[in-house]
Amino acid sequence: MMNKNQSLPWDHPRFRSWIAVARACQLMQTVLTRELTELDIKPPHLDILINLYRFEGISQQELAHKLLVGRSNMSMALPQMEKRGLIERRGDKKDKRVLRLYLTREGRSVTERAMAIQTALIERTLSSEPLDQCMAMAESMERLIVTLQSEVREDTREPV
Amino acid sequence: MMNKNQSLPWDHPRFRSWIAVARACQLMQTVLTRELTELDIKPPHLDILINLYRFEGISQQELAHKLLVGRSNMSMALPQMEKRGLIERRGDKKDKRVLRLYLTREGRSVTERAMAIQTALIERTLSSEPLDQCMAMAESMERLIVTLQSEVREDTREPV
DNA sequence: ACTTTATTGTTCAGCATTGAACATTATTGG
DNA sequence: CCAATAATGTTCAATGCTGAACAATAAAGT
Repeated sequence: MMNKNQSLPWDHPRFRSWIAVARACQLMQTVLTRELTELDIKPPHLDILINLYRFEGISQQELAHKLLVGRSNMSMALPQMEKRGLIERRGDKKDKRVLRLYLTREGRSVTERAMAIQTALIERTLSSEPLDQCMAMAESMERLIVTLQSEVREDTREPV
Repeated sequence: MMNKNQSLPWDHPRFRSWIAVARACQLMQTVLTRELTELDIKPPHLDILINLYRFEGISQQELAHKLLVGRSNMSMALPQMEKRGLIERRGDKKDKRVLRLYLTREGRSVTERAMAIQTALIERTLSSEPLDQCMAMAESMERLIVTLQSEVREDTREPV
């Protein structure tokens, strides 16, 4: 049995840091969920909308990859959003397998309001952290993302 | 309609930082899930086990609160873990409503191995970040957690 | 040309999580 | 002491996500 006075995870600074990061994410998600209820969308939908806003005409596969979710997830979520009139799916002209995704006018409007809510929430709750600290954190996280993505690819051998 | 060349969320440093944090969390979760398969547990179970390891005799309610999940979640998950022989639930002697939670010998062993896996993963992927940067990040996140928790409480008026 | 392999999206069963309604037990206020 | 209120845990229907199996289409190998 592990010696309790030695090598407990929460004595490791990086472990403690990461636990804090994870909890903060969870809470942020909770609060964001509440603030988005007035637009009747949830964080996963917002993630989709933001990516369609940035990358118009993206395919379902590419979108799933950006969101780090499975293709089946998109196959379930996107038809709902299409029925709500937020997005549109049109078949690619050259490749009949792929569906390309576009925001409707309504979807664009909802996206902009939702992004405003999310931005306000983040600015509000992170405003007490100095900007350079935020930037340093962003850089750390981006390096971490690269590291982790290479690990994920190792196992799954999926294309990026 | 929002002016595209002004106030796009991803031009805000804090927004970009936070998006990176969220993506990193998601990826870390994915990788951790894979590395825990050899112990046949998933991250939510590990969260539970770690808290029982630290806070022996905690009640279901208190555990749910620490994990930021609903009580019903615990009511579903804990009986499974009890059947697997990882934990034990005993009624409190003074208050017949509450169930207090304990690790079994097996559960303690699994927890220690799982914590070793998680710690190794975090140390490995964060090792390139300087320690003081990690500490600074932890402090930022802990402040953020406090801020967000107060927002959550405002709405729900749940006890802490 | 045509067979094989790969890619894209869909469907489905399984699991996790949630919130609301509920039963049981404690506490509070008269 | 008794009624009203609160707290704890359970159940259930609804939702979201996953991985595997599948159909349609495209690309590669022969």
